[in-house]
Amino acid sequence: MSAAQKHDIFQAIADPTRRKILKLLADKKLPVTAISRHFPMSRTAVSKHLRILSKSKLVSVEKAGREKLYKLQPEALLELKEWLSFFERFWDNKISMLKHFVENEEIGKLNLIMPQSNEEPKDS
Amino acid sequence: MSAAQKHDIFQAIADPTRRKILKLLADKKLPVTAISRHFPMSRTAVSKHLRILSKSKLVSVEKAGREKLYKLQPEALLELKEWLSFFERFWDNKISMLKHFVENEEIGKLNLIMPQSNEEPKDS
DNA sequence: TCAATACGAAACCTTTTGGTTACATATCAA
DNA sequence: TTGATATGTAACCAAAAGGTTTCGTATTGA
Repeated sequence: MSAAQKHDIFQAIADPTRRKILKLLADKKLPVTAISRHFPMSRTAVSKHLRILSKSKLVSVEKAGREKLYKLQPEALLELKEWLSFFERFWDNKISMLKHFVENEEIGKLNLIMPQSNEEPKDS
Repeated sequence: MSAAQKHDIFQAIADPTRRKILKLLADKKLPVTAISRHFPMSRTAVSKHLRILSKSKLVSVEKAGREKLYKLQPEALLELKEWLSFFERFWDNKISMLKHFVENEEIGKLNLIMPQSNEEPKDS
């Protein structure tokens, strides 16, 4: 990974352990030790995964005495949602395709055939 | 990566080169050589990326003479969309949260307060 | 006060990843 | 037929990823 793309959300969710951690944190805030009980690896390893999730803003930390509570920050997943939305027009339907072009001001790329149009469409 | 999770879509889209390839293929089918012109790496390297995308069903191949046309298979992204939908209820609104619980038959987990209810809600 | 608990950092190791070059094969086109 | 084009495979390599153990430091609470 290059320096520019460190803390990349796509890279962060690539690991199955990290995805499972995110699901665990969906229910409630948890300290590292509690999280690591769900995995066949050391607490230190889980701690490293949490650091990666923190860097990509997928979780936040909150100190509570000697514990550190990790909390899901689902807003970070919006980047993923937006990336996905680019491709949605390819599997959804014409409405969502139109939505895509409107939202991205790419109407010009559409070969629109309006009822009142006098233009000859190139292609049907 | 373990054998069980080879060809994982999350791993496939983790690499920025592969994500860019997917965007390129959104417009049209392309042969390897044409794709590799967009990247500062060898054709062979791009070919390897395409093999990974193929394994996770994100692209398909179609032989055309001596060329091999790579084509986007956006349906494979549905797995990602579904994974994301699990978290949507955390950032959207109450409607989408309700939608989530209904779709997953988890109504019982909700602390519903209906107008006609005689039950004392635990928490407001 | 002081042992137990919670945690992160450092050093280290092995496997995977992402790239390279060299080579073999298939198809095209003159 | 034969040189040019399109591609994949193999062998190789450096760096990154994901794990371990060891150690230091805060905080708790008896």
